[in-house]
Amino acid sequence: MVRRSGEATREEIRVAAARLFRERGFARTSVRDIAALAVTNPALVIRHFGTKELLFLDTMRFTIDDEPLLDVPLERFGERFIDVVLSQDDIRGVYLALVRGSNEAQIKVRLQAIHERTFVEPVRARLAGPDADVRARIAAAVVGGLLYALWVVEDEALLAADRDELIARYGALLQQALTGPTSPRPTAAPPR
Amino acid sequence: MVRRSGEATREEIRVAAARLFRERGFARTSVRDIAALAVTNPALVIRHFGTKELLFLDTMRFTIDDEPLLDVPLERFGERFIDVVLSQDDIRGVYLALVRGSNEAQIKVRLQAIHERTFVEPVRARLAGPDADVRARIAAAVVGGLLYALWVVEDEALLAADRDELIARYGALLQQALTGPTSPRPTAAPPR
DNA sequence: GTCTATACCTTGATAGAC
DNA sequence: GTCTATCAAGGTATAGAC
Repeated sequence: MVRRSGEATREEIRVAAARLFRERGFARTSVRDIAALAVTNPALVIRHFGTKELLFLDTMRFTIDDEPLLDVPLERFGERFIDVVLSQDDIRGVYLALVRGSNEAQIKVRLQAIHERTFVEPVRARLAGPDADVRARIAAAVVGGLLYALWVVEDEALLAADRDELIARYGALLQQALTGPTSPRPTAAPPR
Repeated sequence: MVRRSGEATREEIRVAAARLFRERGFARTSVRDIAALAVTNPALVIRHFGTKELLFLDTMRFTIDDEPLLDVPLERFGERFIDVVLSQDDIRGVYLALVRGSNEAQIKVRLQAIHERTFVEPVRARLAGPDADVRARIAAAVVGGLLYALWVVEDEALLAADRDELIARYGALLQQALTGPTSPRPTAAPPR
């Protein structure tokens, strides 16, 4: 077998791990599988990354391209945000692996960090007022709900739904969380 | 050690398994742990239930008490539904274990079934019109988002938030999904 | 400094004695 | 119906070859 530099081997392990973790998740991916795909052996995987969990954390990252969020007016932020989240293909595998792996303490911490940075912060940055933080967190929960329904549960009817209609409907809901009233009856006169 | 009847042993294994799976999840609970807690041995656990996964499926069930949903007027259904879901303590452990275990094919099927029966169906039963199904599924996603944020991610600010305020805010949002308009600007005149 | 061979321990599952 | 012994797979560690 060809001798590679340490860095090259490390990288091949990383690539193999990233692929398998995304496709099969943490639990169903063995260190031996990763080693085989990287054409090396399990011991080396551990030697380079310490533990399977650390390797997982090293490879399961993503950042959304939030540029499309900056130029949109606040009234259309909801729809745009849903559009952005659903458009970035690489999110799905990582998100799924993180959610399903969140039994492990460190993976849960990573999920929290990504939730905060990807879903809470971009929203809160656009809001003001005393309830900006709560609104942003509720909005993040709503966004998480869509990913949960589509990717974790795999609600077949939602997956089959027209993409634009889904974005419009769910975007409107998210918009409500951002800029809508708090009371349940927005069009009625406030009580008393 | 005292000899028990087969049925009694089965039941003790079930109780031990239910507790450990709820507390630690599927991956972090070993058949040996379950056997130890049930004061028996691993072989018997497998003999009685086939595999660890089948034992998991046997014990991880829940049904919500949907009686409080039946007498509430549709305009208040959103808030009431959130209230009910957050009030039933036994949901949390099972829901979490199912989500995190959904890497396993059969566990995912169970999660889908529970999602459908617990979150989609009660909502759809109260709606009419051509978009009743989509609305119900989107509403279920919204509800799932709250459980996800609270229990999977454990958003600390949301967990610390005033329970009634959270129910009011999130309930209003859910209500929007049920009976609100589809367009993003509910208070404005419809375009053209 | 890189890598291979090997072995250790835990875990899910099975076989066979009682 | 119950238990002991055992296996195979998987995560991890280490010794030593190159």
